[in-house]
Amino acid sequence: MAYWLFKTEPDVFSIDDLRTRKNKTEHWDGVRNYQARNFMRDEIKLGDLVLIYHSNARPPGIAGVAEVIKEAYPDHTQFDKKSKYFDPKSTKDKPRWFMVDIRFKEKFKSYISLDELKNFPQLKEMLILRKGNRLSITPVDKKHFEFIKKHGNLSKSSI
DNA sequence: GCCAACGTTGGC
DNA sequence: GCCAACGTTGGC
Repeated sequence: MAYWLFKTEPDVFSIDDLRTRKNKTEHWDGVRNYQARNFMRDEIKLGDLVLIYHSNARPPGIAGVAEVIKEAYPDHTQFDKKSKYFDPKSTKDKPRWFMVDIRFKEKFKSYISLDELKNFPQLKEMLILRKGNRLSITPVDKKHFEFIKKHGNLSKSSI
């Protein structure tokens, strides 16, 4: 089993949106970056766990955990002319973009802001903390995932 | 809103 | 295949 971090803008789609979706499930469409696409298509497996990161938020940070419940399949929005994710160069025979489905697992009792993440020496190797990292999907080390999950489930008053 | 740090596109 | 121009991301 592997661990990942997915970025999302909470104004567009937040962890609460995921939690309140039917079956607490959503397909992760709209990824239009080849490196992120390759992670989804080739490496993200059923049962993998995903940190949900709120970007362009105040403050940005990690909000909780989701689980992969369906492996890569073609992202339908690439064929939809009305979608902002429409890709005229993609064909149904050879789809260019893929998505996975995830299900809400938990929302952290204490949201972990980017500032806090930066202050943990244990996390300094995390890809998300590297300068200029814009990848919307990144692999996460097991030790980092477990540290974050543990921290996220401390109650606010104990921090 | 600014802008650094990317990633992509397209002319050559 | 190079690289300038352009577009996007995302923290601040």
